[in-house]
Amino acid sequence: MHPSIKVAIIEDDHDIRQLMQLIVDGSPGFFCKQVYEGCKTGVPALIEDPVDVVLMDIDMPEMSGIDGVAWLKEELPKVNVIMLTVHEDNEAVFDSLCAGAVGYLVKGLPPVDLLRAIEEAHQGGSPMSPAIARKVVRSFQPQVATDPLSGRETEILKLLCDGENYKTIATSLFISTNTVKAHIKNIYEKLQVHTRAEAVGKALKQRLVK
Amino acid sequence: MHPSIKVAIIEDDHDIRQLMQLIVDGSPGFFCKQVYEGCKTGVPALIEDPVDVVLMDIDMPEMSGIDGVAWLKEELPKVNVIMLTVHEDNEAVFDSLCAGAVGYLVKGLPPVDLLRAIEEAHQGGSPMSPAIARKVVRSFQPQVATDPLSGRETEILKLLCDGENYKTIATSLFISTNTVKAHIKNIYEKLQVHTRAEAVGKALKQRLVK
DNA sequence: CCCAAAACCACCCAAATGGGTAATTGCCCC
DNA sequence: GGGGCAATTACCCATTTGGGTGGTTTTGGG
Repeated sequence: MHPSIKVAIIEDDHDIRQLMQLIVDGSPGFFCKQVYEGCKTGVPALIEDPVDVVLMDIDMPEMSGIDGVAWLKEELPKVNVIMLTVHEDNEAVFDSLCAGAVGYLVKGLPPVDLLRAIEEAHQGGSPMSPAIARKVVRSFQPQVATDPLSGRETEILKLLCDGENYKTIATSLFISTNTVKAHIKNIYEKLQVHTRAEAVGKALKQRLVK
Repeated sequence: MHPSIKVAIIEDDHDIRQLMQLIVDGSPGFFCKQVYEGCKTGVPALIEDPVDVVLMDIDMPEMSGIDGVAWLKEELPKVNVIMLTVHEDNEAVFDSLCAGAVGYLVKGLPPVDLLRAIEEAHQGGSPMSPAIARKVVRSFQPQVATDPLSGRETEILKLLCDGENYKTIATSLFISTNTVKAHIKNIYEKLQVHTRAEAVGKALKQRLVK
């Protein structure tokens, strides 16, 4: 069998901390190696003595869990961090993932599910509460523009995102640069922007193109 | 109790199709309403007579599952489509999610897990095989640039992504436009680009900025 | 204490861009 | 059969941008 999964907990609430430790330590195959009440002490300690999976609370005084992950991952890129939260705040989810978390769970999960999540994270998965996963997946889907772009316009917008200019777009689409200009002008109108960079930024952020 | 979840299957392989139907139909709470061997017939039929969850094979002759989801979601934005695949191809995952799929599973899943995935999709979750979920989550994390940007440079790059120009960047950072120019020149050097649009494109695609 | 990197500033000039205006063609829908 | 829209092309002109070259000051480590 595999050796026990080494787990660490960073959580400011005393009761929750103790409860989670009990769950983890009371289960075969899991071993709660370290427990901290904040990132200030926890992160340096984990850097010294790494574990497999870290359960990190999001809302903590002093330093947020998001900053904590960023710090920790900078030193230990391979550690698997699962974020824990009470409210599924949109911003926090994406900020956490960007900072390097591999999972995101809402608190109050049944012990079995928590353990399964830890195991999944350890084996290269990304445990997420259903609603969180849906948010993440939905973020891939294109936002419908209020004033939708025509086929040609989308095509040109994609080329703009690759940094192409009037001339190269014109030759690759077999049209004149003047036509390209006209299309781009229409794109600006529809996207409500005035420069290439802004158009590209909006296009990629709103996933109008991939 | 809730009414049964209405499921449809689109899968070209006869055996797999029948097996999945058996699994779904043989389980209380699930009802395999429709079964098709391709998108050409399946999608129009589903548009006429919607279901809750669609299990869609990726690799199919005539029309791929990816094009199938795109088509289906155009008419029925609310339907939950789970993609099924044998190989966890990187491209296909993101293309599917962009096309509107809410879940992504590798084939050969134990029946219990398949059913749980269907239920999860129906209740607003996004069932994904562990490795797939990890891919998705990792896509949020910034790629380390070979030649990392300095703090000021990242700051300016972010403003470039918002479409700001020399002047507005200069005033908002309380520096001269010449300095902004100098920074941007360095950014271009490090990112190996020559224009704003290309820089913004690269920055957002590689998630150097959020 | 010194060095390298980051941050700051300036000037020149050619090329690219954005905005305005105007026109033709082909297609779909009413 | 005409009105609307996408796609196409053209021209003018002010502004912005990108590339080149040079320099100072501040700052963090070794």
